Amino acid sequence: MPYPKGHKERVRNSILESARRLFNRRGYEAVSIDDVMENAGLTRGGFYSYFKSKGELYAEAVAYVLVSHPARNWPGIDFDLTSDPARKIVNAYLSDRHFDDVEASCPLVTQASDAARGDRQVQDAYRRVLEHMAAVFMRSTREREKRTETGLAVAALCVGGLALARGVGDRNLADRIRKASRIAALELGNWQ
Amino acid sequence: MPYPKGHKERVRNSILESARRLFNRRGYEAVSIDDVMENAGLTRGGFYSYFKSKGELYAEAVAYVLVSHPARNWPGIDFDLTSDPARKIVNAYLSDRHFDDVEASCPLVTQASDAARGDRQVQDAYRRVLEHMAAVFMRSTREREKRTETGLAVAALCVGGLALARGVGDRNLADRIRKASRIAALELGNWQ
DNA sequence: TGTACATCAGTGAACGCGCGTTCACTGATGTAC
DNA sequence: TGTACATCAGTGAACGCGCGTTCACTGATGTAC
Repeated sequence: MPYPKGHKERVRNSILESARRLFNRRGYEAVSIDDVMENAGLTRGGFYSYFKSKGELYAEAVAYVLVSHPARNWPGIDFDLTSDPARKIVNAYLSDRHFDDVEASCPLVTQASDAARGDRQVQDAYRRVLEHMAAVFMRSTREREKRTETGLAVAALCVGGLALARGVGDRNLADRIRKASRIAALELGNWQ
Repeated sequence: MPYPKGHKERVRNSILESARRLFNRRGYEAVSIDDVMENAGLTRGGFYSYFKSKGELYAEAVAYVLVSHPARNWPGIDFDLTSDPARKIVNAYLSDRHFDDVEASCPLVTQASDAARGDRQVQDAYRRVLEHMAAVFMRSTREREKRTETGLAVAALCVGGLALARGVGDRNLADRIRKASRIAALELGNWQ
């Protein structure tokens, strides 16, 4: 065992973190394995002793947000979530900070189109991230029989609002989209 | 003038239609100019007498949904929109038909990630499509001072709902997302 | 009405380049003595 | 404590391939006579 225990896992995680950021910024097709490895401080040849293919790396990178920074999955949320979590997450999700920090963004926004075109592996990862997010909203919904509905709709509103804001290329309109989405999301969940 | 008048414009439109469908299905990077031209019944060499670059084609293809099928921009809406347009559009947008027909899909969903990463040209096109959609919702909102807010939030909910549904790769969950988004959108606009 | 011709839409080979993936090799490391 | 060695993480050249773009050419067309 010529290398310290845990070495392989640490390097693997640094590749995933590098991939997560690059895929967020440029999307699946525009990121090369060279880019990912160089960004992680390695060279391309080593890649295939960590992952079977680029597709497998992509799926793991999408889900990596769930295991990498549990306390700050989204920029702006590194504070206490024990009280009022839904309201705080809606606000943070549609905040300036999350809007601007694309590399650290929630993959539900940045990878929406690529996930829709992806294989089972990516879509499973994508679904797990959504379920994680929607579950918070569901738990914060008072009316029992509307929990699933509200959780999914609020998630759709947050993801759609940020996606549209990032796409229109007009800061003023982007801010109005985010503000409108935030207000509507809090209204839907009764979290004003 | 060795070719019939209007010939160039007809061919140009057929290239745009071909591009629109391919970009919807595979995204910007995964579609080649060869693919677009072959799909339009031409060969690659001719491309540059119609468009300056792949980027320009992409921007025009995103906006092309506004000029190509004015009466049926989205699958499911080839019916009368003079009464109750907002409710009909929300229902059609989140319908099975729109969910399944990715090639004819609204580009706000399929191109969300690529538009966010695109240049000014694409983002302008993306913004124009959004404004077109949001305007319908705004006009259908009774309370004057909430028009902009409601229009943008409902658009975000429709786009986000369909994007998430397409990404999770689980038909059952996808249907629940669309249903929850539809109900919430109609509630937000008071169009039940 | 019929033909010769100028036009230009469309062709397809070619360019330099970067991709995903493979593989024989190197050299830093922990372990055995 | 010090050294020889087996291991295996990481290297970088090489593979076949398809990309966006350019360009000299072809041949179908409307027009002039």
